[in-house]
This record gives sequence, C-alpha cells and structure tokens, in this order.
Amino acid sequence: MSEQSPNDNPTTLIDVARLAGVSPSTVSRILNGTAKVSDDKRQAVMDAIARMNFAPNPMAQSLKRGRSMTIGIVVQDISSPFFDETLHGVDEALKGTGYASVIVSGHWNAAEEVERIRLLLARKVDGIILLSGRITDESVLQFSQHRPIVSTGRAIQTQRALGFKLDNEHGGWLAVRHLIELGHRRIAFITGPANNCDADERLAGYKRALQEADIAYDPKIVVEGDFHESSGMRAINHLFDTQQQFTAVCAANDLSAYGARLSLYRKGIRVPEDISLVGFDDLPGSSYTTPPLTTIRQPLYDIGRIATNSLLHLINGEIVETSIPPLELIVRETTRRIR
Amino acid sequence: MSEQSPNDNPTTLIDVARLAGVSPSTVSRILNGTAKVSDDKRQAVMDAIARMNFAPNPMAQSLKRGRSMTIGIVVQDISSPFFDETLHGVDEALKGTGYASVIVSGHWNAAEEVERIRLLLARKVDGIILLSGRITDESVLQFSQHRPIVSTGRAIQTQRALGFKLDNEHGGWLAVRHLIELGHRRIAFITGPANNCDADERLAGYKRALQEADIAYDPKIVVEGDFHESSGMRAINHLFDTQQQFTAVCAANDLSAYGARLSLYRKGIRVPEDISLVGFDDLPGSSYTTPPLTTIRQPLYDIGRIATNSLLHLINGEIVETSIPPLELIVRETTRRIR
DNA sequence: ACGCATTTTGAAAAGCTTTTCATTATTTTT
DNA sequence: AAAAATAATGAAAAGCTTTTCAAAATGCGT
Repeated sequence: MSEQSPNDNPTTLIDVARLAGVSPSTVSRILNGTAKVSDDKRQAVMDAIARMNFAPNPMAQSLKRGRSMTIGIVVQDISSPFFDETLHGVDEALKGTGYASVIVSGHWNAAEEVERIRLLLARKVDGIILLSGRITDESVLQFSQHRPIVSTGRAIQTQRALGFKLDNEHGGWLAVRHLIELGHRRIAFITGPANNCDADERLAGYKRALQEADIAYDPKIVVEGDFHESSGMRAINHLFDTQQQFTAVCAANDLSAYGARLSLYRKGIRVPEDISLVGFDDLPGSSYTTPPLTTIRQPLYDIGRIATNSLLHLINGEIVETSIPPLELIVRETTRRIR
Repeated sequence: MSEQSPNDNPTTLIDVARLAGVSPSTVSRILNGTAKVSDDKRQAVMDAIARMNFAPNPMAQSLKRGRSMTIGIVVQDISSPFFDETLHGVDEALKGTGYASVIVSGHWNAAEEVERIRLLLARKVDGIILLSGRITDESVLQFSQHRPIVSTGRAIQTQRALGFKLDNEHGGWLAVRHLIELGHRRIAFITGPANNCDADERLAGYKRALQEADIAYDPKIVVEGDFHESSGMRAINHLFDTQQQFTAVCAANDLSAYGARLSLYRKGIRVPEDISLVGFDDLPGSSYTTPPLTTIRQPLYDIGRIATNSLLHLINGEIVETSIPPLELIVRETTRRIR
C-alpha cells in the first residue's frame, strides 16, 4: 500500500500532524508523554503514525534535547578477550535503555587515549566509560568536567566521575597463597608492563604472600612481561637461560600465562606435574587451555554491567553507590601439590 | 584565560561569526571549504575559532546534512575472538575518516538480528556491516533499500549491497587434504551449527577431499557441533562413547577444536602423537594453544578492513571492486604423519 | 573612470524536533 | 448561570548548522 521509498523514510512529525489534523506540538506530546492529550486526538495521531510508519529523527531529537543517547567506551585493544568480556557486560546493561555505544581503542598509549576521548567528546557522547586507561586520574577528572566518566582501575568519586578498583593486591596474594599451600617455595613471577598499576599491585600481593610464609623475595625469578602471550614465553625462556630453580610460576595475567605454558611445553616440562602455573583474569578461554588454567577470576562481565549502570545514573545526575564482586581464586588443573 | 565551562562548550558557530565580525555562512564556508573567502576574514575566523575553542555541533551537522557519520556493525557475539579480530580491521579502516561505529550483537539469532538492524536504521547510521548474519539474503537486500550494507558470507552485489564470501569449501578441502597427505584415512569431522552456510561448505570440502582420495564417507564419524568449545568436547566424547576409530579430527572452527583438544587431553590421548587435530579460523589464540593449532587461516582483519572500505565507497555512491586474500593452511603442531 | 563579468559575502530558509507561552475549551465553584 | 480555575491545544521560537539566493564588492577591459 504505502510506497516503499527507495532511499529512506523522510516522513516527519509535521507530516503526521497534518494527516492527523493536529499541531506538531500535539504529536510531540504524545510521542514523549509530556502532557495530556484528548483520547480522540491521541487515536488519530497513533493511526497516522502507524499508517505513515513514522519514526522520529534522532538527530533532530539530539539537537534539541542536547543528548545524543550515545556513550563512548574506551578500551585498549578491541581484539583482546579481556576487554571483550567487559564489553559484553556493557552491551547487556545498555540493552533497552535507548543508548548506543561507540567503542574506541587507546592501544595502551596515553596520547592516543587522550585523542580518542577528545573525539568522543567532540561527538557529544553523553558519558564515557574508560577501561584500564593509561591516562592520569587528573586527566580523567578534567575530562569529567565535560561529560560524566566512569573508569575501571581507579579510586575516584566525584559528582561527575566514578572509578572503581579491584583489590589486585589481594588477588596476587590469593594466587601465591594457593601455591604456597600446595608446598611451593620457589615461585617465579611474570610481571605486567612497567608502570601498570594493576600489575604492580599484583606483584605486591606476591611479595606479601611470600613474606607471610617466610620465603625470601628473589628478584632473579621475577621477570618483566607486558600482558601478552609472547612476553610469557620470553619470561620462561629467560628463567631457563639464567638457570633459575623454581617449581611454580605466577603470571600477572592469563595471556602471559598462556605464553608461559607454551614455552614450558616446548621445553618438555609438564604442567602441573613438573611446574605449577597460575594466571590472573580468568578469560573465557582459560577453562579450555590444556590443561585448564588455575587463575584469579576478575568479574569482567559484572564490571562492564556495573560500570554502565553507574554511568547512566551519573548522566541523570543521580548519586550512585556500587559494589563489585571480589576477585576469587579458581582452581583448575595447572596447579598441584609439590611432590 | 578562557573560562572553563563546567558543563560543556556551548559556543556556537554564531558566536564565532560574531567575534570574527562575519556572517555565520562565512564561518561555515571556511569550516567546510565549500567556497572561497578572503584571507583577512579567514584569518579572523580562524583566530576566533581558536580563541573560543569552537567545535561544530555534530548533531546539527548531521541533521542538516542528513548524514550521521556513524556506521552500524552487526556481530553475533561481542566477546568472541572471531568477531573481535574483524572489528580490529574495521577500526583500522575507520581511523581518520570521521566515521564512528556502533556495534550491536545479533547473538546468532535471526529475529534479534533483524531487530538490531532496525535499531541501527532508526538511529540513521549511514551504512551497515553485517558479519556472519543469520538473516536471509532477501532481508539484506530489503534493508539495503534504506542504507547501504556490506555483509560477509554472502554472494550479493547491487548498487547498495555488497557481500563477499570466502571459499569455505576450499578451506575444508585444504584441511582434510593436509591430513590425508599425512597418511590419515579415518578423519572425524566436527560440524558447525545446523543451517550455517559457512559450516556446511566446510563439510562439503571435507567430503570432496575424502572422495578424491577414495575414502568412503562415514557419517558415524561426523558429529554435529555449534562452533563453541563445549560442543567440541561433546563431539569427542560422543566419538569415544560410540567407539569410533579415527586418527585425526577436523573441526569446523578453532573454538570447537579447542574443546576437542581438551577432551582428548582428559582422556589421556596425545595430540598430535595419537591423534591429529585441525581447526578453522586461525584465531589469535591459536598460535598459543598447547600445542599450537594447525588450522585454516581466515584473513579476519583484512575482511574487516575491506568490508569497511567497501561500505564507505557504497555510502558515497561509488562502485566498488574488492578482492579478499584467500584462505590458507597454517601448519603448526597438532598434525603429524601417521605412524 | 565606466560598464560588465566575477567573486565574495550576508540574510534567510531549511533540516526536524521540543518547549515555551499564549489561547481556546472545559470544568469547577459559588 | 457567570466567574474563576484548570485543562488541552496551537503558534512560534529555539537548538546549530548548511545552503540557496540575492546583494555587495572586486577585478577587468577599454
């Protein structure tokens, strides 16, 4: 019946008003429920809307309302399982809210991160979620003057900025504590990238667990990594090249644990029979490594959900109170009691 | 110097015009380069822009131009490495174009997919990239009447819709051919989800390779999977429960190969010594499985890049000619000559 | 220095909705 | 039944840019 326009639907609210025999204001009121209108007009308008297959033009709405109904998400690497799991939570929380998200990558680079955030602000997103940023807290507060921001891995809380932080120190402690309970005393550690706060805290947890068990800290068996698989391989190779003795390895994240695992495999060393291995993150893939990886579970999905909900509250000027599930040790099959 | 507005920058093009002592039209012209303006006015305007830190309001631009400078991406699962790698390519291709992307998930569900596409169209995206959709080609063509679409896994080509397809049949053939060359003759196959076109074609490749080698097709050793790890585990379990004989497994994708690998591990069966395994996709993680997975490489990143470029051309009404790198066999360490 | 062709510029409309304010219609009060 | 209060509606402005059209300014030839 209605001619399918080849390009797109250019029916406007004014067309609807004309067809229904009312003023544009009335149509708008019905659409938004901002005022009462009589039943007969309402009906006429609804009919007209249905008949013309009308949908309001979001650009016009955004322009007038000053809200783009879009939020910006800053990740560091769009193709990292770590962020993807969080994005899944974001997606879930956004469902049905009318908000869409624009995702950009900072690529673990503070300058690029700043640039991308500027881009998001220029696009007039209504708020920003920053995942594991490299920029300083001050920068975040600065940006939050323009738009509300919630960020992971920070302890900030203002009217327009919210950060939440997991207890990485505790997580590191949990991992190492587990190994110690299994009888390990020579525990190597593969760190995260230098100056990464999360990574540093995990290392601190390692140190504390050692100390509590009266095990001397030996810098020769803690080797620097960068959160990627390849660095895990390099780390293990380095430990062997320098002939270190150890019965367990604790990696600052799952990805580097994967790399460590491979290097061990290449050297013919069995996990967990010869060496125990524990990761950090509990990526979705970690239950399917060979063998499945013992690790510290980060509630990535929940973080995404909660961050998003919080941001939506912030956008509405509401005060927000959040609590995040704690880190937890997931014992799988890469750790075992020392023989 | 300039007062930092606590909320946001409400300086408008009109403010700039006033400060520079010119008309709004002139400012617009300078911004867009749509007409010549004298050097002195240009300078004055540039100064004013810099001084007021002006940036044009994208909503107003979108409204007037009828372009949102946003494209929609439909994936099936935001936290699947398969899509993430493609998104990485999309991200790369979008860089510097002024376009942003809104990513939505269809969750492997045709109805949800349609709904999400509708949502994107309602948001007035300028174009859509559909990755591995479940909807029919007719639906795609229908939607393309509203906005240009490019889709993977389809062979369509119109003025407003473009699909490209990898030769999955060839890929399946490549994988099985490799196993046959290594002396395998009892090769199990873990399929993808029913009615998934890519998956079906891979199976067809399997059959052709078998036939070419005069190996009888045995339906008892092809078992249905769904592209997820768990289905790979189930498949192997099923093969063992029904006491099938086989020396190699070909999985319809890497994820199910991971699951198969784990099940084999649990049963104490060595890969590749006892059984060879080959996947399909070459996910980033596949070079770090234990052992690293032999697989068929899909150029996911390139697909993302090329799809995006093509869409941008389509949006500009340009004719587009594309070629995608072919599938290729990546031999790693899960396959070996039968003893 | 004058008339014509060009170039540069500004006023105003358009793009589509929301919102304010004033007007008309309806209900309530006395 | 008239006055007052309340409710429903419409006209017009606002939100910010781009674009069209007409006017003003400039350059050129002679």
